[in-house]
Amino acid sequence: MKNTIKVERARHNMTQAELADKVNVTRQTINAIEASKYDPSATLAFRIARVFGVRVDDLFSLEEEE
Amino acid sequence: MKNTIKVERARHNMTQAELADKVNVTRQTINAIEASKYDPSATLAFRIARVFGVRVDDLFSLEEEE
DNA sequence: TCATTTTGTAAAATATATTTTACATTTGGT
DNA sequence: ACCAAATGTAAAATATATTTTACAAAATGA
Repeated sequence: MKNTIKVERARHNMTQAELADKVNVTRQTINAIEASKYDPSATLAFRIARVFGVRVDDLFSLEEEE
Repeated sequence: MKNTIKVERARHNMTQAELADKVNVTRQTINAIEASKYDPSATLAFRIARVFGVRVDDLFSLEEEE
C-alpha cells in the first residue's frame, strides 16, 4: 500500500495532527500510514480520502505485496 | 462499511470460496465481510475490487458509523 | 541562536481482522 | 426426497492495526 497523503496534506496545508483529529485517530497512526509502516483499515482509508475530497483509489494504491 | 460484493459475485457468477481463493483469504472472511460483520483491511478491499475490475470506491461505501 | 511546532520513532497495551476447525442451514439440480 | 454444493455461523487462536506514553530529531519562524 502506497499513498499520497503527504502530498494531499501539503496541498491542503494540514499537519499530521490536524488530519489525525479530523479522522479520529492518533497522530502516530497517520505518521505510520504515511510511512507505510502498516496499512490502514478500509474504513480509515475512506475517512482520510473524504477529508481531501478524493477517491480512495486515487489516494491509495496496491504496490504488489507478494 | 457497506459493499456490493454479493452483487459482483452474482454478476461474475463466482462463489464465496472462489473469490476467497483469488484474493488469498478464507471463505469465512469473505462471508463475514459480505455480511458486514467486520470491515476488511484496505489491502483486502483493493484486492477484491481488482478481481471485479471496479474501483474500491464503487465496491465499498462508508455508511456513517458514528 | 532560541523557542515552538512538526515529524519520526519505540515499547507495551488494547482493539480488531483473519485463520482454523467444525458444524448447521439453505439452495439447486435430479 | 435425495445429494451435493454453497452459505451462515461460532469459538479459540493468531496476526495486524491502533492507542498510549514518552522522548528525540528536524523544521520553521522570530
